[in-house]
Amino acid sequence: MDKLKKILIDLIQLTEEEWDIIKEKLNRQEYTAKSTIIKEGRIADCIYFIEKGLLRTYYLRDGKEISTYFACDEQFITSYSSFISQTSSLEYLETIENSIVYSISFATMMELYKIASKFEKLGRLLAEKNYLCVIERTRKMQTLTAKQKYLDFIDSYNKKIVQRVPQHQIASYLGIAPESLSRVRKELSIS
Amino acid sequence: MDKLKKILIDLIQLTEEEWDIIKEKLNRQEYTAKSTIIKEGRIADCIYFIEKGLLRTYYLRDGKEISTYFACDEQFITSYSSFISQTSSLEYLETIENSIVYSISFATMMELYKIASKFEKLGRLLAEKNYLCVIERTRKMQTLTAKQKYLDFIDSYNKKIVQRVPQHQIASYLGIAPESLSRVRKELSIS
DNA sequence: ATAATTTATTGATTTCGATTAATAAGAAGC
DNA sequence: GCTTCTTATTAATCGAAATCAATAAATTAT
Repeated sequence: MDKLKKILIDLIQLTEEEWDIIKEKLNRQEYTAKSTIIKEGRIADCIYFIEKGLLRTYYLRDGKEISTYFACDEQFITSYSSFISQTSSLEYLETIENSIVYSISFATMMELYKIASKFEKLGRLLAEKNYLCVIERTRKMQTLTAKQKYLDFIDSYNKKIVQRVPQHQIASYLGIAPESLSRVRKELSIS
Repeated sequence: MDKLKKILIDLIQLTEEEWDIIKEKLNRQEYTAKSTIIKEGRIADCIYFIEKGLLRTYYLRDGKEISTYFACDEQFITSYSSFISQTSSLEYLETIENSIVYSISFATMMELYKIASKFEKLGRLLAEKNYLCVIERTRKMQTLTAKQKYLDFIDSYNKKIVQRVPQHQIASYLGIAPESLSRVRKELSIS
C-alpha cells in the first residue's frame, strides 16, 4: 500500500491527512492467475492499483481474444472506458499471474472528487496519462510494420511484461497474427 | 462565445461568476483556410474552441500527411498530447476552412485549475472525452476493413466533416490509401 | 478564360501479413 | 509417468489493400 502512497505523493503531492482519507477506502484483493475481474457487458465499477502481479484487458473479436493493455506492479488498470463512462464494458480484465490489487470504486472516486480538487487532479492526470498511452499506440499501429511493432514493444515495455506475457497475447496486442510474430522473432534471432 | 458558455454550463455547471473569470482569458482569433496554427516540433500552448469553421490535425509520415483528427463548430481542438504534456508536437494543427476560434493558453488552464476544482474537472472531462474518442478509433482501425471504416466514418461523423473534408484526408484518417477509398466509394455507389 | 496545381479515378501489379494446415514443444492435469 | 491441452513453429497459399502509373476532373491562380 506504501507504493501507492508514494505514487500519489509524487503525482498530486498528497498530504498525510489526505492519505488517511483514501486509505480507508481501498480494498485489498488477491486473485489467482487467469481470474476474470471484469466481464464484457458489465460496468467496471473499480479501478485497480497493482501491488504485485500481472494483468491484462482484452476483448473478443470473432471468438478470438484481442489484448488491449498489460499492466504489472505499481500500475493502475481497469476497463477504463467503462469506468469513466459507467457504461457496459467492451472488454475483459483478467489476471495473467497471481496478483494482489487495491481497488477504488467509482462511487469513491466521485466522493473524493468532491472532497478536494487534488483528487479531481488525480482523475485528470490518470485520464491524460491514459490518453497519451493510447494515442501513441494508435500511431504505432498505423505506421509500423509487424517487425517494427515487435521491436518497439520489447524496448518500450516493462521487462516483466515482455518476458511473462504469452506470445500470442503480445501478437494480438500488436495487431498481428501469432504466426507472423513467430516469424518476426525467428528472423530477428538469425540476424 | 455564448456557445462555449453553454457548453461549460452543461459540462461543469459553470456559474456566471466563473464565466466572468474565464471570459477575460479567452482570445478570439480568425484564420483563413489552410492556415497552420501549430507546427510540428513546437509546443502547443493553447487549446482552441471552434466558434465557426473546420480544422484538422495531421502529421507527416515519409512526407505524406496523415490526418489524425477533424473538428468543427462548437468543438475543442489542439495538438492535445503536446498540450497536456507540454512537449513538442508531433503533429500540425491547421484550418481546412476559414475559422473563428477562441484560444485558452496552457498557463491559463493551470491558473484556472488552481482557482476552482470545477476547472480541474473540466480538464478531467476533456481528457476523458479525448480518451474515449481515441480508444474507439483504435479499435475500429484494428478490426474494420477499408469499406467498414468508411461506412462507419460517414455515419458517425458530423455531416459537415464528411462533406467538406477532402477525400484524401479522410483516407489518411482511416488509414487507407486514397485510391482504396476511391474504389470503396465506387463500389458503394453501385450497390 | 486559360494555365497550373491539386484532387480523384481507374487499371495493373505487388506485397505484407492473414489464413489454412500440420507439426512440435511446453505446461497442466491425472 | 503418460495424457491432454495449450502455445509456438514452420510451410504453402491466399487476399485485401498498397503501390505504381496514367488519366481525368476539379480547384486555384494568373
